[in-house]
Amino acid sequence: MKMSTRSIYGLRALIDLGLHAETETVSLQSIASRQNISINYLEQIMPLLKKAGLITSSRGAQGGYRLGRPADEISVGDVLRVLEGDLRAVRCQCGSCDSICTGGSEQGSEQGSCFSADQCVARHVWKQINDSITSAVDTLMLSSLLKEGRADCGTEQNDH
Amino acid sequence: MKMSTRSIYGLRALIDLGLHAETETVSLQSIASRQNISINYLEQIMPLLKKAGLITSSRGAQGGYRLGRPADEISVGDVLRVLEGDLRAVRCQCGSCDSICTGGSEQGSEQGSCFSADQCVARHVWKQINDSITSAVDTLMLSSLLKEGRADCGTEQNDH
DNA sequence: TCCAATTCCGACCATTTTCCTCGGATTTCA
DNA sequence: TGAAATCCGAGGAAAATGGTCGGAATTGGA
Repeated sequence: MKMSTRSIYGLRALIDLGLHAETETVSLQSIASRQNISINYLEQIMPLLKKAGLITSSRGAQGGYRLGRPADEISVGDVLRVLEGDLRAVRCQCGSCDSICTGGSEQGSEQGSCFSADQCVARHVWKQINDSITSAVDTLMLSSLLKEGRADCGTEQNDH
Repeated sequence: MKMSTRSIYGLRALIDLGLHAETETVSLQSIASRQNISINYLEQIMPLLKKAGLITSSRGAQGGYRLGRPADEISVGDVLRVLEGDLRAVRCQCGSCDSICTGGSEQGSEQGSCFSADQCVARHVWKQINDSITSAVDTLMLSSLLKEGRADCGTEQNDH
């Protein structure tokens, strides 16, 4: 029940891009040093964000990354779903089998173990937890984080 | 960002206790078979719940477990905090160091890496996620799960 | 008094996931 | 052409996960 550092780094990188890549592309190098993240590791994270369309890249000298679309069209949920995978803390709503259930009215059709009274009770719990996480991350936009960032910490700007 | 099976099993065991241990104690054996959980593994989970006071036990023949206090005084959060540890998905609110921050106004006093503008922005995200999880699990009581369980699935009662 | 049922305890272990590192290939601008 | 970048895949150490196992301690009942 812990967020992976991959997600943490990824979101920080995206915030970094939003703050620094308005006019020109930003290199992995500079993100990594500003954010104090291993370049090698970040090099592994960025392609995921790219494949999801959250960032774009240009190769070669003077290359780097930029946001793939406006910051107010990127939710924290978008980012975390790419890096963290499925955001549901408990995958199967019935809490017993590993299959991906829709949480609808049917009770696990393939696993006999899904039929116990106690197990179908637990579903309500997992659904509430999943829903609360989802709504939290989906309503929070990158743009509002950037705004907060500029307001709160505008004083200290290391490099350009 | 996944709930461990330990937590899932533990909550199911507690629900089982609530439903079946009203008059007498319930053995590990019977919980495990009803819930379709490995006895050996459950044997490792129950002591944690006991140490936290959520259940009581009696050893020897005819021994077993019961709830440690009324079901309406046990929240899902109580259970998960015992089995899952700290429920905050991201431990340090500044998202960069591993120390346990309070999320207050001070910025990581020991780690220089906590001072970057971008990092203090990310704190808002983690706090929102953490808070939404916390409020979800802390307002949900075991008693209401039991009530739902008896209403929804009252028809199928395997053994006494 | 002894047996069976039960919790308690600690050691062990296989698999998976996490968090990286490394070397090189490829692209591009100056 | 060469330096600065991204891209790509392999590998690997450490931790977490999800168990198993054997036996000790306790207790009620025959």
